[in-house]
Amino acid sequence: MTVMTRRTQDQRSTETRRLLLAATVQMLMDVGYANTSTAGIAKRAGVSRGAQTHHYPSKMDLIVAATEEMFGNYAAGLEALAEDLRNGVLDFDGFFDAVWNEVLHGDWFYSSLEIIVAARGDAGLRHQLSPLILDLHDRFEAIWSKTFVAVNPEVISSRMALNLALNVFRGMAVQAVLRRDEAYFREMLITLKTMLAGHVRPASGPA
Amino acid sequence: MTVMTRRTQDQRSTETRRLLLAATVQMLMDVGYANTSTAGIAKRAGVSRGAQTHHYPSKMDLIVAATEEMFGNYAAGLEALAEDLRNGVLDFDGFFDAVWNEVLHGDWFYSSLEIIVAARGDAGLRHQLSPLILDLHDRFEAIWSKTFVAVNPEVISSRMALNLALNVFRGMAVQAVLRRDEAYFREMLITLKTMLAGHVRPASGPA
DNA sequence: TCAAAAAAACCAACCAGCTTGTTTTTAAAG
DNA sequence: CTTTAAAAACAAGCTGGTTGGTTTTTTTGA
Repeated sequence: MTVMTRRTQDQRSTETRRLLLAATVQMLMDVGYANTSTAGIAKRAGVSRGAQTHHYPSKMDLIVAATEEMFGNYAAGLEALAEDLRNGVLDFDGFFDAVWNEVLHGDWFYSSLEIIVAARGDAGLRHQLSPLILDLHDRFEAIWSKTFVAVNPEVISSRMALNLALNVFRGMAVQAVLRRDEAYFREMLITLKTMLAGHVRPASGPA
Repeated sequence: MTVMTRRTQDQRSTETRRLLLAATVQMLMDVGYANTSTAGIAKRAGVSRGAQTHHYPSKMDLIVAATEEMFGNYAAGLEALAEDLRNGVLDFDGFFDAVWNEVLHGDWFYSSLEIIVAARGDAGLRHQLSPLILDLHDRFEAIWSKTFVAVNPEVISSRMALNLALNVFRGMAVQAVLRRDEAYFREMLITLKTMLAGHVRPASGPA
């Protein structure tokens, strides 16, 4: 029985929005930006097109809101892994293995890649997304800085080590679209970890 | 006077195809895959829509052909820079600066990014592009292996150093879409060069 | 050599389907 | 009874692909 008994307006709105944003992220992940339509999102969310336009009048509103939520999840996911590392649940290698696994198999990375690439050709979208990306990046840095310390900050700072890792993961994920070569990615990951190990180490205890 | 006097069929075809492929790459670069239409390409190429469909019946034919040409230019560009390095025209730093400059400001990288991302949501395109990417990658490896030698191949092979650099550049370029921070990219580039310098060095003379 | 026939390149209009966004109605909550 | 949420029908525009016809080049054969 799925008969909804007297939800408040706020409950109705919140639930509908949640369904729409989840459907947006999933659709970006599954079929890409080019094949993501507002009608398709509404259908996948199990919501009428009218309800969708009521909450998110334009497609851009939908994309921006979905990105906001997605980035929140993205940061939360990384923080969870970082906490595992700090607690000793994961070791240095295990941490980066887990991050790579999330990038490759989670919804977040490719959904955001679709949006970023779409933003390249859409000035309006780009201006709305820029602050979101900067904010996400700040959160990444905050998480990283309490999880790792630089071995020799004069040569390579902790911040640059983070960005090196992020950029390698980005590059690998893009490459993985057309190159399904498990062995190569495993070796690449080892290479990255080797490089990083020379420049950062886990911050042992709490600061 | 632009009156064309009796070109052979082959000349006509070749020129029309050239115009269409150049317009395709430019359009992908300028407005992105989402805003690239076959009609738009024909218009930008100064060619009738009929001529376009004659030479490239489907949009995918156009994209695949453009990708093929683009990758050829991509490899040729890298080879030119590598040769400069081998000849001493560029030094280690200058080579990577030049590569990064090409990635960020040339037509190639972002056009191919658009296509790769589009291919993620289009199985047909993906299967046509996979071999092209693998071939490009082989050419990269061939160029790299006659230009650099690994300092300590047991730890990090020359091939992995290449891929590390490629992945970092890819990641940086994606990031650059929404983050225009010249200082950050300069520092990132220095970090990358520092990392690489510890593991590969230019192959001095010819092998 | 040179017209006629064939082939290739090119052009313009059309079509069916899908896009986003708007407008009109209906239902539910306050 | 007023306001908000949800639903449905509508409208204008663009997409890729197809089709019928024209021009240019190449081939044929007398």
